[in-house]
Amino acid sequence: MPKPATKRSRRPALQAGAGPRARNRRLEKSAATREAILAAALDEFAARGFAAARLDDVARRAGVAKGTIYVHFRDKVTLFEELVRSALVPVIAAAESAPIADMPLRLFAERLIETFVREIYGTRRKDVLRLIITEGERFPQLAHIYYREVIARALKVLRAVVQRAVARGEIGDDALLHFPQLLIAPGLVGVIWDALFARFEPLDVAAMMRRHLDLLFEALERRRT
Amino acid sequence: MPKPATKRSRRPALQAGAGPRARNRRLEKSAATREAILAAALDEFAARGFAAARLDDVARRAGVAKGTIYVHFRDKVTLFEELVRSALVPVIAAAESAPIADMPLRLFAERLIETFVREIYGTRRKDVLRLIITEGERFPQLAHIYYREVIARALKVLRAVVQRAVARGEIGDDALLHFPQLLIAPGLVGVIWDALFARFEPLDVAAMMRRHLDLLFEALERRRT
Amino acid sequence: MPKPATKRSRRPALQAGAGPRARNRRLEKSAATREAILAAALDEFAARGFAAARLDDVARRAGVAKGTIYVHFRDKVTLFEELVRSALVPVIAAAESAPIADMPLRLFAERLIETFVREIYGTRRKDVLRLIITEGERFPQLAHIYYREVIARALKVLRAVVQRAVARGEIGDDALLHFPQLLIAPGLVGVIWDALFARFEPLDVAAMMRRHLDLLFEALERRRT
Amino acid sequence: MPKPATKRSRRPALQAGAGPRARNRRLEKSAATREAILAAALDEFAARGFAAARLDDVARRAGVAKGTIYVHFRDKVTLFEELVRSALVPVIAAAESAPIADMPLRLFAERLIETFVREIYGTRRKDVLRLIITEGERFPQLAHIYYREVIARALKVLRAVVQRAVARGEIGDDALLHFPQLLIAPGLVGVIWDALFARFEPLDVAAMMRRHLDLLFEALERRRT
DNA sequence: TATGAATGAGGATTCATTCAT
DNA sequence: CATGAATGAATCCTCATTCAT
Repeated sequence: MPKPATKRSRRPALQAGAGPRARNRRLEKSAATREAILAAALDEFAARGFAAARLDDVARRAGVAKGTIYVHFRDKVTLFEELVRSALVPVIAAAESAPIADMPLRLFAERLIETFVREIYGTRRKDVLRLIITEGERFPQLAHIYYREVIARALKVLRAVVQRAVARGEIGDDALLHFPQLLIAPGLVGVIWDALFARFEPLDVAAMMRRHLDLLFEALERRRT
Repeated sequence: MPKPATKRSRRPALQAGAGPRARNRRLEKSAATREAILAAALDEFAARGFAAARLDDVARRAGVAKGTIYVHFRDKVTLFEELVRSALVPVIAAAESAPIADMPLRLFAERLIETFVREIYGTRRKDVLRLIITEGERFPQLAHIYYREVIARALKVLRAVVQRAVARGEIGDDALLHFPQLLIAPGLVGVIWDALFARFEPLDVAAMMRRHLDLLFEALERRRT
Repeated sequence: MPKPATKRSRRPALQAGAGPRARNRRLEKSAATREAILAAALDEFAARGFAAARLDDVARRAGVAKGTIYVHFRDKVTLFEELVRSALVPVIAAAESAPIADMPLRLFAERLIETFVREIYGTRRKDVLRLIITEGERFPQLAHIYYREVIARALKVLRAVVQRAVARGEIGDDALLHFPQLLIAPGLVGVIWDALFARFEPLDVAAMMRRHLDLLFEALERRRT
Repeated sequence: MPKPATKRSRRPALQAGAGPRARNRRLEKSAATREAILAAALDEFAARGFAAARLDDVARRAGVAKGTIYVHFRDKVTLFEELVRSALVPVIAAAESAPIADMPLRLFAERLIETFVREIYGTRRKDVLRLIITEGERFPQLAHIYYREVIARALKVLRAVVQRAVARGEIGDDALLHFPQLLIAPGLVGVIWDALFARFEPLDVAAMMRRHLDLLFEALERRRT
């Protein structure tokens, strides 16, 4: 029996003659383990921050032994980076596949906010976002990836849409061209508020974002001509 | 836990040796040491985050021995809390002494932003603010204090001013009444941006805040009638 | 707090890799490590006292790394308590299985003293006894356990035997009923003497205990009528 | 003004011209401080043991500053030794001045026990005794002093009295000649019992000692002829 | 792949001791 | 003599990482 390149040998006799079906099941289980670890890691990192999170707790939460983490990830930093990266992939993919919005800016912005609320604010991706905010400074490479893959692209698309909207006379101000961040600012503030002050004073983040959008476009549209 | 840093309670009865002059000098030096430690701690905590900061480095940066930190602060957590608290004191005091702004909302808002840029964004208090954002979740008590002493008060004053402005007919919308956070949202985003993405794409935060204010009031004022 | 030393709770579901044979060997080795640590701890604690003993030395003496101690014991206190407890177990078991002595008091007492000399005074359990004497005050829980599991039981049996001896007319005095401690008092004094003064003046503790027993029963038996 | 040998100079002008009366008062106060420190040290050492006692607590309890301890005692060890030594002095003095007991052994023994109960068991010297028991092993020099100054002398006197009693025919056994420790054994056990088990089961130590003495002499006297 | 005991560098904290005032 | 801030060596304890099974 030729040794496969990956050292998946040294296995008890029980599974020695396992066919492709069995190998497949093994791969699936392995992938599931990886996912379990990532999910557990998100919980722990989000709750304690990168430095204070303990891989021991991650393992316990994932239902695996500590050593198993190292079967799937080189080290703690890699686990963290993979975690953020894996949460980014679908976002990027979605953005990629989204039609390069040939719609009025106002509609585009509304969709953007809706998507933010539904896909990020309302999911565990919110925790990932908060992790980027709180840990990004200590992980320059991560911040870079996040900037390049998400921020920069988003800003680029946004600026294009804004520019076209200006050209079309939809709006009469280029503020969003220079500061597209203004569009999402209330969303970020909402994420932070929830983490720190929600228990003292709740905040309807979605409503705030919508209200903000209303005012913003009131001004932008008024400045036409 | 408020505990004073230096446990100077239950002072022994007789104070032989060392006149009041000398005692004074000692107190001054002690206070200076305390300040040096706080300054060094801000640097280290801001650079590495609470968990990853090493008191050893704080001590070295402050030019004192490791043990000296414990003469002034019970432990790492207390040092961190005192740090934030001491940075808050002047802010609170300033707010306290500020005239309960009997000025047009627009002017008030402009002053607010100016003050934010000058007194926080342009100083080391920016680091404290970032620390609150990044570590606040792990220090609920600190978040509470910050909320109670700064956020809640600021929101209260802001809402009062907004209400009056509405009554006076300065503006025609109560968005800021429900979401006063909208006013400084760009400032917070700016602080975060600087920490994470400034090196990839600089952001003129002050300009962004002003632009945001312009648009905001454009809309608010338009809705008057 | 009883807590098992090895935190083997909530064991992950799948036990792939390593058959039961290997797992067994691992458990054995782990138990051996634990025993080595306990033995080393007894040496160090006995030699220096609890507070002054260094876990570093315990580890070195046990031939393990510092951290290994914490794999088996929560902390220094727990290590100490487990140490005493583990030394107590065989004593309690022995007492448990011993026939509720249906023999003359005199014989019973002689056996008791013999056992004390052979099983405690002549072994490392002597060190444990001394540790209880010297540290018991600082470990109230430990003192309680020791009282409940050893002292109280021993006194109870002793009193029962004495009572029966009085009823049978073997002895004519109930001193041992009120002060059964008198029986082993010389043994305790011997343990202390050895630790403090043996090098200035040796003491034949076994002989002293026997002599004491002789005198005691001389008096007790004389008072029969 | 000639500098005195002891560097008591460097004193504020206030007391510069102080006469002998003032100097006397100063000396008294100094002695009082020393006593206060010793008393506080006894409390702390007795409560926590030598190693775990903190000079900070001693100072606080004595109502002086930490540094003051070092004005009166070279270091922690010295403080401890002085403490035990100072508690020993009156005992030795008393023994010294006591008439070399020309009285019947029985009476002598009764006086001895009475004295033990009154002067040691009933006072803070009990704590000193316990400290010797618990810490003696770690302070060989102290154990030596204690042996030489107290134990050896006491045993010597005791043996002399016993020998004479045998010669006079008061008793018919030389057990106490070889094991004079038997006389005091219940007292030591009582001291230990109180520290460890009194709260679970009180023990009338004085009664136990008396009862023990009764039995002992019952046997010793019976063996006459 | 999975396990978990073992490792040991790293870091927080304590506390006896010093010393300038 | 008295003070108490400052010191830093000493120790406990944590936890990412390794590795034999």
